[in-house]
Amino acid sequence: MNQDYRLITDDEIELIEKQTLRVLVQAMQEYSKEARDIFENTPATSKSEIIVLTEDLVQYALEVAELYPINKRFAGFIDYKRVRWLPTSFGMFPQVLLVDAKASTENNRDTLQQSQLPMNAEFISNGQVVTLKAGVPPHMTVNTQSANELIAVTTSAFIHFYYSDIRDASTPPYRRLKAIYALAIPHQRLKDRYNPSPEIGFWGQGKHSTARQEDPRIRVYFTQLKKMCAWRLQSLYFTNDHPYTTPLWRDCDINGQESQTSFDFIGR
Amino acid sequence: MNQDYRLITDDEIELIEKQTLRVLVQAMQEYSKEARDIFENTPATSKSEIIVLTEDLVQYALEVAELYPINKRFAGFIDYKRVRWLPTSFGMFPQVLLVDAKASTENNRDTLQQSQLPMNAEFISNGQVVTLKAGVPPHMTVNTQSANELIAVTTSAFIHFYYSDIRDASTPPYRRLKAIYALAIPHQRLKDRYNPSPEIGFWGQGKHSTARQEDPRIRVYFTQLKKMCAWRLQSLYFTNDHPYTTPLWRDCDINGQESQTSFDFIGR
DNA sequence: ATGTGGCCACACAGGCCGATT
DNA sequence: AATCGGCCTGTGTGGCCACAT
Repeated sequence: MNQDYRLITDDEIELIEKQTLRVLVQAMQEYSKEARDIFENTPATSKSEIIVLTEDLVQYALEVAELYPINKRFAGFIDYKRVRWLPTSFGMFPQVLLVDAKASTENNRDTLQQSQLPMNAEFISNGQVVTLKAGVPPHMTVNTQSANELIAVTTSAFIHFYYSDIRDASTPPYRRLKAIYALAIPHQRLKDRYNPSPEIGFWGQGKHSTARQEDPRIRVYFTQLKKMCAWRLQSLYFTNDHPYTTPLWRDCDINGQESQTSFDFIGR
Repeated sequence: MNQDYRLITDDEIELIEKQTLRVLVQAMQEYSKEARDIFENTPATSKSEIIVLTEDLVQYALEVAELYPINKRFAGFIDYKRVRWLPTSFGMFPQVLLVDAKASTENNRDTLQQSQLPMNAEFISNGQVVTLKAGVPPHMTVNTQSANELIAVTTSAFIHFYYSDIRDASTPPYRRLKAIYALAIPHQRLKDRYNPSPEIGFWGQGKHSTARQEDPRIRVYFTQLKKMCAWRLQSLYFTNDHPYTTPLWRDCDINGQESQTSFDFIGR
C-alpha cells in the first residue's frame, strides 16, 4: 500500500479529494441545524463578527469528523487545518487538510488570497491573459522514526456560507443562512486537467483593486467548477420546512453527466 | 456536591479560577517548546499574521488539556472557548472557559475590548474617574434533561506572547519569543475584592483613541494584578539554555507573601 | 528610566455598484 | 437579467511615541 501521493495516478488524486470532500459535506450536513441556529441568532456588532461566526462553525462542524491525526502542527491564516492519515483503497496517505470559511451574500463565486491558491492559475480577463502563482504548497514533509520523511499531500477546500441580512432586526434572527456550499479545489498536479490554458478553467479576476495596488486575489466560479467536475461543488440548501439542509451529494458519471443523490445523516 | 456557582463562597470562586489557571499554565509549559519553534520560525508577511500565530498556538496548547466537555457551543470573537465540567473538591461546576491570545512587544499590560471585560471596572485616569461596564456575562445557561437549567460560570484568562522582531531577518528566526504570561481575571462577583473603588484595582486607561471616537477599551496592569493576588499573573520565561520555558508557578500565602515554586512537566 | 495615555497604521474580507454581455 | 470587474469600507489588533512621574 502506497504512502506517497507522488507515486499515484492523477485519477487517484481525484479520488483522494472526492473522498475528503464527501466527509466535509457529511460533517456540514450533520451540523447544519446548529450552524444555522448560531449563525442566524448570534448578535453581531460588525461585519467582522459574521466572519468569525463562520470560522467557528466550520471548526465545530469538522472537528468531530476528523481522521487519525498525525502529530504535526503549523500556524497561519488558514481557518481549519489538520495533518492526518487518510486511508483509501489504494494506499494510506499523510494529508494536510486546508479548509477556509467564507461568508458571502453572493452564491456564485469565492475570492481567494494568493496564499489560498493551490495551483498556478491562468485565465482571461478583459481580453488579457492573467496569471497568479500558487501560494499553497503541494505537500508538507513530516519527520519519521526512520531516515525517510513522510510527504503529506495538501487538499484545499472552502466552506461558503451564503446568507442575507435581515434589515433592522433588533431581535433574532438577525440574518438568514440560505445555503452552505463546499468546494474542493484541485491539487496543482491536476492543473493539466483543470486549467491547461488560459481559455479553459474556472478561475476569474480577483477582487483586489489594481488602482490601489492591493495584493492580487483570484476568484473561483461555481458554475465553471461544476461544469468541469460536478462533485467538486456541493450545495446544501436550507428550506423552510426542515431544520437541517437537504442532504444531497452531487456526482457525475464517466460521461460527465451530473446527478444528485440523497444521503442519510444522523444530525447533532 | 454543588453544581451552582451562585451558591458557593467568594473564596471558592477564587479556587475555581486558580485551579483553572494552573491547568492553563501546565498546558502552555508543556507546549512551550513547539510554541516557540512555530512562533519564531513561521514567516509572516504582516503584523496580522503574528496575531493569528498566537491564536493557533493557544489552541494547540490548550486543546489537549481539556476537561469533560459539555455539549454546548457558541461563536464569536473569543479565541479559545469551551463549555465543560470543572470538578473541584467542593463541587462539580459547569464552566465556560474564555481565553484570549495576545501578541505584544510590551510585557507590562494587556488591552481588553469591552466584550472581553468580565467585571464592571472603575479606575482613575488623568485624575478623572473612568468606568467601563462588563461585556462578558457572569455565566451561561445550558439546557438539561430535567426542567432545570445548568448555570455555567464564566472564567476569563489571557495568554500573552511577549516577543520582539528580529530586524531584517530574511531567514528564520524572524522574531524572538521572550516569555509567555498567563492571566486570570476575576469573576465579576469578586469585584468588591479587586475593585471596590476607583482608587483600588488593576485597571487602567484603554488603548482606544477618544479623539477618533473609537470604542472604549481598557487595560490590565500586570504588576497591580500581581500585587492584589500573586497567582493571577503567571510568567513563563524562555532562556538561552533550554528549549522549554522555566516551569515556575507563582503563588501567595495567607499573608499575601509571594513565592515561586518549580513544577514538573513532561513536554511535547 | 518607567509608567500611562492614546494616535494611528494596516491588512483582512467582503459589500456593493457600475459596466458589459 | 445575469455575469464579471474592481473600488472602497469597516474594524480588529497592537506598534509606537509623547508626556508625566
